[in-house]
Amino acid sequence: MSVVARIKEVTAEAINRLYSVDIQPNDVLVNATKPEFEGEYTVVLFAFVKQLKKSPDALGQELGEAILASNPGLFSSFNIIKGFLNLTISDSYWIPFLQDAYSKNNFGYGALTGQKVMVEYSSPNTNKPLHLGHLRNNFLGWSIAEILKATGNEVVKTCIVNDRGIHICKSMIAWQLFSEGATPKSTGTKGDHFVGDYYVKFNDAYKREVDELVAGGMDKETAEKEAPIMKATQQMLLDWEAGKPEVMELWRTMNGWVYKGFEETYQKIGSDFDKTYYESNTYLLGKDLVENGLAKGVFYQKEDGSVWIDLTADGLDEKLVRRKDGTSVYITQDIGLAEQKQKEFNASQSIYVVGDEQNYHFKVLKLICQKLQLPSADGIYHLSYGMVELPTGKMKSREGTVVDADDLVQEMINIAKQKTEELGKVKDFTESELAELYETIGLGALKFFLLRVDPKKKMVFNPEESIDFHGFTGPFIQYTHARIKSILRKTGEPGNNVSFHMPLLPLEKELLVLLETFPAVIADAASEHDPSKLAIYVFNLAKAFNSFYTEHSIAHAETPEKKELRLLLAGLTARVIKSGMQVLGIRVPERM
RNA sequence: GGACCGGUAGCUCAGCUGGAUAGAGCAGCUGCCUUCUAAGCAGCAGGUCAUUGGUUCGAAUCCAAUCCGGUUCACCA
Repeated sequence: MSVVARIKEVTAEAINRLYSVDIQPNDVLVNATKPEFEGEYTVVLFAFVKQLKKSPDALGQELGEAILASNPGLFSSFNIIKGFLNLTISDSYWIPFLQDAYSKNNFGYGALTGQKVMVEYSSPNTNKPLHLGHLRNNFLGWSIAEILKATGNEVVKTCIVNDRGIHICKSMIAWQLFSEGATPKSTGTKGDHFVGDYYVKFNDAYKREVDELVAGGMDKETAEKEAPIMKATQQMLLDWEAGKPEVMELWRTMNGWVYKGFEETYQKIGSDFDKTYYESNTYLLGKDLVENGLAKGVFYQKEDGSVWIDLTADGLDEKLVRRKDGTSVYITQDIGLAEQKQKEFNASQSIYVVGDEQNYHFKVLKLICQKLQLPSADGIYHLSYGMVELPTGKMKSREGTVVDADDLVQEMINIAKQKTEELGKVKDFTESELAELYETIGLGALKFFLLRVDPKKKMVFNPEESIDFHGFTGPFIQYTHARIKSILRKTGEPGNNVSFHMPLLPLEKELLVLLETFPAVIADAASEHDPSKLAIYVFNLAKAFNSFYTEHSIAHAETPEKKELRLLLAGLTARVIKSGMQVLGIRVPERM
C-alpha cells in the first residue's frame, strides 16, 4: 500500500477512535507538503473542524500525537501550521521500501486484473502517407496500451484501415491518367508517398478542370460535379463495389504499395497491432443491426424508406443509420464493427484513439449501441485527442503545410546525430551503435514532445522547440538515465543487503518520496487514459535525481553505508526512468 | 442557432474530485566543469489564473453570465 493510502487510513482510524465519528479514509485529504515546511505529507484538517467542533490546532495536536503513537514505524514527527498537519515519514519506512522496490524487477506494475481491453489506434487512410497528427495518435495509442498492460490488463491493439471509398479512387484514377506505368520501385519512392503524390495530382487536375468549366460559363457547383475526372472517379467507385476485376486489381496493387510504406513507418516509430481490420471487409457490417433495431423500435423508418434514430431526448439530434437507397452510412459499420470486436474478443473495455473532431460521432455511437443493448456498449471509450497545430496555425494539406511523419522522424534523428557529434561523448561507438543511439534520442525527443501534454488538449508543434534537447524533453530524461548507468558501471551494482543508520538527507528523501509514488502514477495514468501524467512524473524524477547528483557524490560518499544507499537510490531511479519511459514507447540509452 | 471543448508568465504547458505565498520548461539575465557524463546544477527576473458576479472558513479549481478561440450538428468518410 502506498504511503498516502496508509496516511489516509490511519488518520481516519484515529479520528474515529478519538471522536467516535465515522470518517472514511477517502474523506481524508492528503497533499505533498510544501517545500518550505518540514515533512513530506500533509493532512488538511479544515474539513473536520466543523464536524468535530475543534480548533484546527487542537485537532492537529491530538491527531498528530495519536497517529504517531500508533504508527511509530511510519512517522517520526509532525508539526501543525494553520490547520495543516505536516507529517514526517520515518527513515525506518523509507529504507525497507527502497530495498523492497529494488528487489522487484517490475516495481510500479499492477497485479493482473483478469480484464481484457481493446485499443484501436492509428487507423490510416490508404490514399496518403502519415503526418504529424497521426504521430500523436500512434504514440498515444501505443502508450495507453502499454500503460493498461502495466496495470495488469490484457490488451489487444487493433487498427482499422480505411482502404476503400472515393478518396482511394482518386489516387487510382490519377495513377491511370498520369503515371505512364510508374511504380514505387521504378521511381524509388516509398509506396505510401508514391500513392499520396497521385492523390495530389488528382486534386490539381480536378481543380484545373473545374476552373476550365467555370471559365466556359458553368456555375461552380455544377462544374464540381461535372468535371470529367470526378465523374470517372465516381464510376470507379461503382466499379469497385461491383467487383470489376481490373479495378480490384489496381486497388489491390496500389494499396499494397501503401501498406509496404506504412509498414516501414510503423516499424520505425514502434507501432504494432494484434489485429488489423480493413474497411473493405467491415463496411457492410451493421446492416443486420439496423433490422434488429427497427424490430426493437430503437430505429424508425421515414416515408422515403430511410432509417433514423431519434436522440433528441439525450440532447443530441436525429441520426440517419440507413439511406433511402438501402446503403449504410459510416456509423452503421462502426456499430457493426463494435459488435464484431465484442464477438471476437469479448473485451470489457474498448478504447478508440480518435481525434476530438469526432467527439459527437462517438457519443452517438455509444448511445446507439446502448439502446441496441449490445454487450460491448458500456465499454466503449473514446480517447479523444486534440489537433496538432503549427505556430502558423492548422496544418492544411491543400496549402502544403502538412508535416510529413517520415520527414519529421528523419529530421529528429539527424538533429540527434548532429548534437551527439558536437558533444563527442561516444566516439568509441560502432556505426550501428551510433545509428541506434541517434534513433533512440531523435524518436525519444519526438515522442516525449507529443506525449507530454494532456491528450484532450490541442497542442502547438513548434519545430524549434520540439528539437530542443534541454529541459522538459525526452533527451533530458535519457541523459539522466545514461548518467546513472555510467556510475553503476564504474562502482558496480548495489548490493541491497546493508542496514542503514545514518539519517536521510533532504535530497535523498525527495527522491524516495517520488520513487514511492511511481505505482500510483501509472495507475492514475491508466484510469485517466493520460500518458502525460507519466511523462511529467518521469521528468520530475529525472530533475530530482540531477539535483541530488550535483549535491552528493555517490562513488565518493561520506561512508560506505551512504555509498550503498545512494547506489540503491540511483539504481532504482534508473529502473523507474526506464520502465516509465518504456510504457511511453521511449527507449533509454546506456550511454549518450 | 444548439451541443461540446478550451482561455494560467513573452512562448509552450502543469496545477482543476475547492486548501498554505499559483508551478515547470523554453526564451532573457548571474554564477558553477583538474572530483561519479555541463544534453547538467544553483540563482534572478517574469502573473489582474479571459472578464464580472455568486457559493464559503478558503476559489485558478465549483456555479451563473459575458467576451474571445476551436470543434461539431451531412442520405460525406
